[in-house]
Amino acid sequence: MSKEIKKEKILVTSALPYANGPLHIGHLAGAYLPADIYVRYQRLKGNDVVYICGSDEHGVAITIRAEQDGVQPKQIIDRFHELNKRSFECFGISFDNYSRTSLPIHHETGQEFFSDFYQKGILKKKKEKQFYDEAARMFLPDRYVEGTCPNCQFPEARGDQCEKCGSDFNQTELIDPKSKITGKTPVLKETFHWYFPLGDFQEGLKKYLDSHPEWKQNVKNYCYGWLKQGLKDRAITRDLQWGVKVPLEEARDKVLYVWFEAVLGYISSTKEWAQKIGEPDRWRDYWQNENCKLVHFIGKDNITFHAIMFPAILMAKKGYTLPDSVPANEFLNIQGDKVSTSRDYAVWLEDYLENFPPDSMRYCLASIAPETKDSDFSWKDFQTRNNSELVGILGNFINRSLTFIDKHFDGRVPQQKQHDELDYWILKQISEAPKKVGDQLERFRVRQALKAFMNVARDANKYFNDKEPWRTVKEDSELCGATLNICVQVSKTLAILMEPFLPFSAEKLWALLNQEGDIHGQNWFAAGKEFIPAGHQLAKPEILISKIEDKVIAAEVEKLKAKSQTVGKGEGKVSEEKSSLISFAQFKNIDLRVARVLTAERVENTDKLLRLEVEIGEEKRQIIAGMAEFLAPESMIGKLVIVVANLQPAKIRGLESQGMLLAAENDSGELSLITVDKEIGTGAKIR
RNA sequence: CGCGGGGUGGAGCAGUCUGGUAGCUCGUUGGGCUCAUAACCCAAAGGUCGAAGGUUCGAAUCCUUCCCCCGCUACCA
Repeated sequence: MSKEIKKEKILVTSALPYANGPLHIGHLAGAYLPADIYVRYQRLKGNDVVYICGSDEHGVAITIRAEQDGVQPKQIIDRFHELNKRSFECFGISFDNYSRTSLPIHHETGQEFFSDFYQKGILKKKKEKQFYDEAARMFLPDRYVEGTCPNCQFPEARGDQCEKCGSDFNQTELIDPKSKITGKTPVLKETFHWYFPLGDFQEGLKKYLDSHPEWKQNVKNYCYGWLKQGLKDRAITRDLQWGVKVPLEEARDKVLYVWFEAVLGYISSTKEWAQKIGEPDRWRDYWQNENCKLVHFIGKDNITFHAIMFPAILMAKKGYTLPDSVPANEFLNIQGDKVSTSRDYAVWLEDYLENFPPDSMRYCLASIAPETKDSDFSWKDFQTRNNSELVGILGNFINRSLTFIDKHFDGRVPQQKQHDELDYWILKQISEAPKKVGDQLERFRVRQALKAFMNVARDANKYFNDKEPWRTVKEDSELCGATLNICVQVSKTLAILMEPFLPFSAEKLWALLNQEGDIHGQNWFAAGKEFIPAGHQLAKPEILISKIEDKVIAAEVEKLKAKSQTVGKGEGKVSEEKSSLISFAQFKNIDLRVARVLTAERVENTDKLLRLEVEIGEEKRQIIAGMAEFLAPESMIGKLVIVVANLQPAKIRGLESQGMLLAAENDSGELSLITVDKEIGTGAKIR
């Protein structure tokens, strides 16, 4: 029944999330949501698209986490694989297969690539000395050795480079090396590894990159930067137990390095998918087919692996499709600060889902997707986007249309009649919309696409307003009916166009329109063109998307604030111990002064904040302090207190705080002001 | 130092590749409407597009120089 348009074959992947922790909205915004939107759009277009992902379950970080938790690595990966898989499902990320790299099929694939390279003589075997932690009985990756920089004597240099002076060196050059795992001094032990000669592919990669001028600027910049420096041999094996075993007798205790093996997970996940659908060779249709478009959605930290190393691996293997595009996104910050998993400063998917619907976050993240630069998520912005855009513009149009028909036309789609100018205008808008939105999506511009989509809803509201059906219903019910008929057609168009962005709301709207079949299986290009006939019975109207209350948002903001303040507390065991001692120099950096409180008052609409004016010697300053719960402002006036005088000023509730007042706090949060035991004069130094 | 990113009305951002009336959301002000989730529509105020030069009939956009901010440290995409 459908005119067979030429189907495109597309294989889409999203970066394999590392199964040593939960997922946060930054992951979603970068690699998963844009990919899912793209994939859903391609499906509606009728293209043959397969969307592949899975858990990355190897690597040292997982074994270390397992040790910390006192469990087996398997328990860690099982836990996070299940958790993350479920989070993705709840957010509507529509993978065709979500695999895991611990499966036999993946180990086989990894070994196959290694063996192939080994037999072709591509790999170079190199002997080297590496640090070995005898207590942990393992070789130490660069990141897990620390010592004094041979160049600048900085005491906390990492195994491969010093962050203080920026110099690169070999981990064996470190002075007084220590294992970050046990804290013990490691010994040097000889070992050997196989290296993949990236340099041999320099020319091929250059040509490959040159053939993709359409790639995003940030991706090209990174890659050409790498090529300019010259590609070096890179080890593809490691001395570890956890991972894909190197398939050679002489390498019993070695595994494939994750960077090499994890990207192959895309291939093994596709193989698994093919098996599941009962056509075990189907994966070749995508991976070994020149006419298949391979698209990798990733975060910017992953660019070199996907745009340099993976293509090189595929070139070496021969017979595989090279990535056609690598849309890499930048990072998402949270309320102005970088995401920090160690500090638990993030919005975790599982937490979010307890309080809010997935589509609200999908909408928000799609509209602030970090496509060209890092972007910032804030709860306030999330609320505004949900309430004034999603609800106010989109939801409201649907609602006002459907309730109007319910009230005045018994929920049946009214008759159409001769169109007037406004009718033609809005019909033109909806018929052009699929192409407008689609053109942006083809170029991976999710924010633009979303905007184009929302413009339809904006136009729809304008149409409704200008046609004034609430007036014509009394004067000319035929005309009124014609207006609402068009509103229904607009709603249907919106349902299809919103599916990639807001799949859950699309489903709901499809049901409200009482349409047959699955919204996810509709035809993109029918949107705005195939209409619901007059007389069709609609379902009872319901609110499509709900508003989000201030209270809920305030609670989330508080949660984050608490976390950003507990730097070093909680999880960061390792770093905490080390940072518990400060040097005298560090102490001297803090300028503590005696000050007199001149005025003190509560800051309006806050529970804890006091606004104080203090005198420090000649100077007067405003300080905002969070002590109102335990200290009455009037009791403080005239007192001598201790302030940190050289603290960076900060805005708190719009008021600048030029310092910090010291107070003692016990476990229950009770406060007591610190003061001096005699009149010593304000501005006096504390030392 | 080097590499990368950024500097656009009160806030947050788009537009820069492919020069041609500076746009969006929020906020502010005024008006309209009352079907709708106090939602919707219209209008106004508000910008030397970091600075200076250059190319051009024409530059936010291309070129040069300079200034400022951020990242390149963290088991974070």
